[in-house]
Amino acid sequence: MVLARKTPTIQDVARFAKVSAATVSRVLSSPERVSASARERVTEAVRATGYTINQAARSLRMRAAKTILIALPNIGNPFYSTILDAVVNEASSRGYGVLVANRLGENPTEWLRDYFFSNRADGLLLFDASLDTEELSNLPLVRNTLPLVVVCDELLDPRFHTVTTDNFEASRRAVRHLYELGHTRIGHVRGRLVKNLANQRWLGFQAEIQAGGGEFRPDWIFQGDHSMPSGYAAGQQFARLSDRPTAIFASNDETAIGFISAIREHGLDCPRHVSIIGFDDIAVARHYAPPLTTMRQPREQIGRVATEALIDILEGTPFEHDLLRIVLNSELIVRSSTARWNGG
Amino acid sequence: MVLARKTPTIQDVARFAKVSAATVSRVLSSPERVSASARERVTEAVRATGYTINQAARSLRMRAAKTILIALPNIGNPFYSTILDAVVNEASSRGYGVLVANRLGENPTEWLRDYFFSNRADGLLLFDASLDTEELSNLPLVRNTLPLVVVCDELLDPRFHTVTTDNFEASRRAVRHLYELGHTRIGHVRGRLVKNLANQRWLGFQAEIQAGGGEFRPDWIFQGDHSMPSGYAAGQQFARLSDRPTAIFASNDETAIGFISAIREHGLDCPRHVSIIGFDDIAVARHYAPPLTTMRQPREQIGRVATEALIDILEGTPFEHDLLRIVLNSELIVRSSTARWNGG
DNA sequence: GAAACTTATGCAATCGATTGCATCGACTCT
DNA sequence: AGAGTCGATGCAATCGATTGCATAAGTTTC
Repeated sequence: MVLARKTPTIQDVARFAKVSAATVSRVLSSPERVSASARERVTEAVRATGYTINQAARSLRMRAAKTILIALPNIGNPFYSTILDAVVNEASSRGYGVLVANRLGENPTEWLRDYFFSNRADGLLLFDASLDTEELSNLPLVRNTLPLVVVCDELLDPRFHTVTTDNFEASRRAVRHLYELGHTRIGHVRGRLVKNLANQRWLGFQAEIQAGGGEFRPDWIFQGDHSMPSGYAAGQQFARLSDRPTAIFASNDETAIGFISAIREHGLDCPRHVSIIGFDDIAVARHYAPPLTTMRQPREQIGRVATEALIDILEGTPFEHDLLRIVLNSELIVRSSTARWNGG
Repeated sequence: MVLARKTPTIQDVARFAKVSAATVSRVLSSPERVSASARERVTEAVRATGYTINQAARSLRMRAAKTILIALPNIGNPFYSTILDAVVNEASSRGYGVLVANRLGENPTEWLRDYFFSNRADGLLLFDASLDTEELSNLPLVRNTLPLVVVCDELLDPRFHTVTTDNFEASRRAVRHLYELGHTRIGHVRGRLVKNLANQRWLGFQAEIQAGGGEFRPDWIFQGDHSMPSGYAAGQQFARLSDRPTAIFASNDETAIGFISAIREHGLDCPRHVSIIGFDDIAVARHYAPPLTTMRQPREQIGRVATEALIDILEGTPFEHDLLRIVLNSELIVRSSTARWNGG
């Protein structure tokens, strides 16, 4: 029942090493400015006392929390969880902690403001661009050198740093893949268009349909929201159609999976009755039945690059960085959910 | 190009409201101790200045960061991401931030020690019990009133608070379900036994096999690690078996999915050639082909209850709480990956 | 051998919020 | 009217690390 002794402070270390707290601090942050003998004694003292820096004190003095905030629309989505993984790894390798915010509630701007000004986080990775950007950019902090990187979901607002993938081009590539397999009757399950990401995919779909000379049929466009249930609903609608497309470009894998599971209940098979291509290449995609053809997003890379960028911005000299605009490429992964169409 | 003005401090608010900083502080934490007129002026001043509390300063003074740390073995796993979701929601509704640690590296104990003593986090939700508990419990902080709750993965060490599900019983229930469908030849894909959670499921499997008078065959036990690829490997092994079981209890859904996708490549079908039951009920389970029969863990509840417990411990009087030992129940969800066995 | 310089280290102020103690005024009670 | 009580508020110390400035000791140069 020993009571935990008080955690040692820098003063304790100083006393132990018979130097001043200032010297200890210097040993820790810039060892080359301290004599070898003092350095040695301090190092030993740190070991002996089990000293760990008090981040709260450090944050207060330095006005930096060594923490970044990641705001996600939905952690539950496996797409984001892989990215989160990469972000956490990259951040912690650079000595940063990662605070998670999920589904910013009623008043997202207020919320973010609190996090920043309250000195809990130094920078923000924003994956949820369905925010009022006008309001956002009015925050005093968010001005020229904004510690904010918008990831994946691109804001149209040009004032923010962004890391995205080539949603538009990748979507065209997806549709082209269907053309290449002989499909001409192609449908689409959209995401919610308030998300620019979903909008880009939708525009890419339309552009390629037009370019390929395919048929554009409004009744072959299904509205989803990137969730499995919404894909399922779309699949049911599809099954009830009298005149069906032979291929579907689903705005993401979860939608594709929901879709396939729905049509299967209606006795329809993928890819025999309809080819389906998804987007993201989430982990289940290759183990689904059928294994999903999809546009793979470099998720690990997205997380890593965005985090690197944010920390660079945080640690670099203000105004040194121009507006960051990184676009990563997606890759077509052909599996078995799409197949050649032989005239039905 | 206006430079962001300095963020207002409690002193600024005090000056504005013509009171002392102490009074402002009191208005914010215990308004009833302040006169109505002062309270009003302060509230107005807060609004006018746009004041937000500086958490770093508060943490320093209060020795509490209003932050909890969640240590996961693998965020990428959708099972954990749902729990994380619940944890973040519950925590933020009680004013706590959530710091994420993933796959504690080389020296997990060191790592955790740093987080605690450094005052970055007040408490820990530990989902990864493959730690050296001996070492862990030697940390000065981790003594009687440990701000630590072990979740899901139960440590055998009885000194820690835990929130778990009934892995043993649920596994027996899963196997019983297979018996009820007429199966007598039942195999198992294990998780790594260093995890007590996996071990419990394995023990439950064995217990029920014994109780049900089924056949216990070592060659029907496959070693996995709760990942899809490991399930896939197990499935391949299964397919090569000359004398196969007619049903498999997979230690989690990801394993089950990998397994099914592998046997399908070998021309085997689930549930026609083999029934498979998983564990967890992750989101894809119901949309998989076939929809997965599984033991559903109350994931949202797990996350919420564990977080509640941890924060209660943090905010309650020390020593008030006895050792916490919460066990939640899993539920059998019957879908189509298991079917009646008609004598093969 | 003294001036000029360099290097190592300590002193003390600072970051912003909280809180025990002291003070002050208003009110009550005898 | 004087003593005692109570509520509201301010003063000032405190939490622990950092850093500009000052000082002391040691080194170089003419």
